[in-house]
Amino acid sequence: MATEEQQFLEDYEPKEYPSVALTVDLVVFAVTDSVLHAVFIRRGGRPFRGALALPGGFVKPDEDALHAAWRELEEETGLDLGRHRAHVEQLATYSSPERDPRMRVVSVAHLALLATDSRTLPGLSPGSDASAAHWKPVHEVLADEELAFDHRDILTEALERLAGKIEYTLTAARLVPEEFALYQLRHVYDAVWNSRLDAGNFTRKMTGALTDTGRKVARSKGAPATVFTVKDEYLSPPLVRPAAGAHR
Amino acid sequence: MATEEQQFLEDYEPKEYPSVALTVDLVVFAVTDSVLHAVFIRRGGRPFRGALALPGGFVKPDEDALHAAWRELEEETGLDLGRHRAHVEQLATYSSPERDPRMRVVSVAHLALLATDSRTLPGLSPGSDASAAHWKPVHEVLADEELAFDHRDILTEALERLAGKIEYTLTAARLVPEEFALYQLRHVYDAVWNSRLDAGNFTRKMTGALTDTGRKVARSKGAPATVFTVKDEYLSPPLVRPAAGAHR
DNA sequence: TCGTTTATTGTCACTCTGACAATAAGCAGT
DNA sequence: ACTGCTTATTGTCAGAGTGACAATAAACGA
Repeated sequence: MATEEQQFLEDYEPKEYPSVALTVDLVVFAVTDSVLHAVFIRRGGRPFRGALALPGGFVKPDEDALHAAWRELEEETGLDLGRHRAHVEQLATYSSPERDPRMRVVSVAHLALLATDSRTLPGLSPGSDASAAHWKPVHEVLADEELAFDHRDILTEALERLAGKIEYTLTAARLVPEEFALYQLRHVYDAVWNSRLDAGNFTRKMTGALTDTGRKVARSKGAPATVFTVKDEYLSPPLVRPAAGAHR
Repeated sequence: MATEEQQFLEDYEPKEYPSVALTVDLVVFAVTDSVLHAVFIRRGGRPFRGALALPGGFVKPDEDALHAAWRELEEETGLDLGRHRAHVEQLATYSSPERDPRMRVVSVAHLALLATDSRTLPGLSPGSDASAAHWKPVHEVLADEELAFDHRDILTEALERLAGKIEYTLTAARLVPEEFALYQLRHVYDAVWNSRLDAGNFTRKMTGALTDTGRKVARSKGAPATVFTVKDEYLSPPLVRPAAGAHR
């Protein structure tokens, strides 16, 4: 039967079917000093000249969307992924026929999370494909900037997805080194939720899902913090995002 | 500038780019007698002749994926959507180059929820496009049947998405008439989670997000149940899915 | 050594939870 | 009409989890 099936496939002639160009778009997040940043590219050409856009590119014939997302992440940001902790997952697919005025382009949006030491953003190589990839604070961009195509929708959805997902998973730890102190993780939550969580309660609720390495790390001021490692993938019970305006 | 932009678009010549065929696949869920069902089509042609497949079809040049999903839902199941309460949302996009052995096909999977009276499944018109669309219990199919292409992955992801989403939203009410009794909603949770929730606790936790219509409806046996309507979109606090094996 | 800063632990009143009991309200058969 | 059965809804209760905040411990710099 296998040979019969092979014969069928060799004889198969694709019929008429509508075809589209397939791209990936990337929302690349990283956190410094409790502020959530994302990678943007200032558009040089039309349409949307001068507006900010998300990095992205075409999916090649022999790769799937996730693979294309990793490749574009490396090409457009110039990041050495052998050295950087990174996480990429699919967000959603944008397929409105009018989303690119030039032609029919369907884009699979992805969420990428880069680990930082909480102080410096991963360096974006200037010699890369992208004319001018750079980090910008997400909340400021959403408030002030014009974004090309439907990239504002994509960015908003990415932020909401991340904000929701860290409630019941340890995805926030993807934005922090493999070994980290609780204040680093808490700053990620504060950056994403735009909140100011109570340190004591955060410790109580988070430690159950973490492994204590036994080591401590000193900050410039104050008591040294314990170094942890992720133990569980899920948070149970979940952490709930405080309502809009944090208290103090 | 608008005219200049128009001129640019008129002169624009699409360059070389890889192109793919874009389809939608549908996971159509409905609940009867506390059992979760989905629509399947028995494949007549190759490849995967004889296996079960999910309904779906090509996205046309002038529509987006969500529109195509609604259209295919109507065409392949023969459902009159003017009469049926239905909800459709995007699930994820499957783009492995080998997922269809005939050619490069990228599919945007969708989750569709059809409301039922908890006793009968929506009728699938036999005169429709699909050779033999029919309802099958989801858990049985996952246990016993061969599924074409990557449709097992899609079905699994759809189930997990639904199971997770009803924890913190009232999405379960999409599988039930606009006005419903609590036992109907509870049966949806039982069907999706494969659980047997306590009726008293379910009432306590759910009523806060519902509106009491003041009316009651009698079942064949037992006390009449209050008729409710959905008030909130989100459940707070969320309902948590009991661990694997339910108690009784 | 003192004052400042920060991590971690403790406290407390309050809420929410699951398990299960009690009550109320229908139906079917006698 | 009464009995028994079934189901919806409300109640009970001990235990777990919560936010706000206080107390303790452990650095660092002057």
